[in-house]
Amino acid sequence: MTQTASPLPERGPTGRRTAKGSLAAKSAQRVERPAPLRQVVYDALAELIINRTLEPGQHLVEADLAEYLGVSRQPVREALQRLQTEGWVDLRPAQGAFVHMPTDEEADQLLGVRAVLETHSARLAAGCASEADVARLWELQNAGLEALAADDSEGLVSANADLHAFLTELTGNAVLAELIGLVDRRVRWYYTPIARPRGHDAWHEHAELIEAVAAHDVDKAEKIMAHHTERTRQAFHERPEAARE
Amino acid sequence: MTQTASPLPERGPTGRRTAKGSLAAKSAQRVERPAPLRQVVYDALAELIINRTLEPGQHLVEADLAEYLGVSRQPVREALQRLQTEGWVDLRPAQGAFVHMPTDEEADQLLGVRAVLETHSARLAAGCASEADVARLWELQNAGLEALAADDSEGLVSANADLHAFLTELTGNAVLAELIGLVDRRVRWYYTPIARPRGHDAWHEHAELIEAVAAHDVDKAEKIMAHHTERTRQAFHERPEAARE
DNA sequence: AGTTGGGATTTTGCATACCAAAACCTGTAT
DNA sequence: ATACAGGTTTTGGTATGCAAAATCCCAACT
Repeated sequence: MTQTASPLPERGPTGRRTAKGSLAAKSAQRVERPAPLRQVVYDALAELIINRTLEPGQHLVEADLAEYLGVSRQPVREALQRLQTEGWVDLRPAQGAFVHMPTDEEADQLLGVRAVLETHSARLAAGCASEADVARLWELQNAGLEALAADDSEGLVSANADLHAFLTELTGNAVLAELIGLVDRRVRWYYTPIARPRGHDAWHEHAELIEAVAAHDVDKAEKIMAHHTERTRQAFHERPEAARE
Repeated sequence: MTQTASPLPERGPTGRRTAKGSLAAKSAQRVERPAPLRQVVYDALAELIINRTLEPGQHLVEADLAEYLGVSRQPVREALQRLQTEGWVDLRPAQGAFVHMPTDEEADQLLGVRAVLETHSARLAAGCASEADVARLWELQNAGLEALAADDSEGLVSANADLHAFLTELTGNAVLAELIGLVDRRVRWYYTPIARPRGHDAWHEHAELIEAVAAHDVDKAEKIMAHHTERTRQAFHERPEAARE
């Protein structure tokens, strides 16, 4: 494992490596790119898993997925790799991919981590939110209330996700935002089936939170979010008899 | 994107899917498995990146890596995919993989997230550490002190990692442990070049932390870890003129 | 009945070959 | 210098082949 001296093949004089070429670091990709196929496959599979078309525990056969999606095995494999690192499927060596089976214990652990990250996120956001940001938060809050009034379960979940996501962006901490995004998506997968019971309370807590953010009261924002996520966790444990399926 | 009815190809009568087959859920893999090649490649590349054989910004050509490692392009591609999701390389569409270039801002964000996660980890660990666990912590602590006395920089870093890793295992929260593992590894990558200055202080703080854990004083453990990680963060900002390279 | 054992069949994991499109490099003409 | 044109490299994806491993099925045996 300990590699010896021999460096990478230095290739001919027309080599293209320019390790220290100073590139315009800030300008990212502006032009529209036609989305790599593996990304499309990843999105498709994630969607199929989240909406339970692919059931937990199901064996995902590469060839079948490839045929179903009309692509070759390679992009499917790459998508499965990524789905594994993000916890959606389990890749058992020499056996292939299986849709991850959420356990109660794991759900609780995810909710615990989520609580910590979101709580910190709320504190940071409260510390640096502009007036425009607060206005946007109220917009998202209203969208959620409308979904609540219309009993639009799916809209409620996505409105909730949007609000939390925007809050994490406010922190200006991209690493934190990415991590929360990962954890939240999985929490939603576990939690969606029982999201209905909690609703009024949750959105009332959101309102309090936004007020604290608007007032730049970091301690209060942190405390409210801690309560908010902790109650969500309790709601998960006190859920009705929907333990199975 | 909204898929229609047509399910996965149901395949012939010899199909193998048994979604609800009751399997002995608890027994995991016991036998030794010969490590998938993509995993070996992943480890090799991660090591090459961490020890700076592959410099930040360097263009990683699949064919070169494949030749260098003596494998085909396929496992290399899969390894690169995973390296991307974990932040070691950037995969620019149609251009390939480049070793990620750490920025000061990103390092700070990582240290911030790490502080939050480790702090929570310390609290949980203090709440549920057995006497045997505490004894093991002291072992690891002593290993670190020896490395410190011997001025063994590499040993110091790995001893530090071992101690923190064991603490996260104690929490019993696998999700938290995994996340901390990810973040810590990257922090170490950024931080290693300047790890020396801080040393005595850090290991003194470790001792205090272990005492708090042994006494099951969760608040104290949390507080100490918060200080510990925050000081590490400051040490990063107040680092000497090693800002470049 | 219940278990054991031996193929037959699938599926993965990896290698190889091939190709279009995109990006890059370079040299030349402006 | 700038812009253009052409050649080269590299990616991203397809197709194919194949050994090893895992699974399944069915028949023989306690």
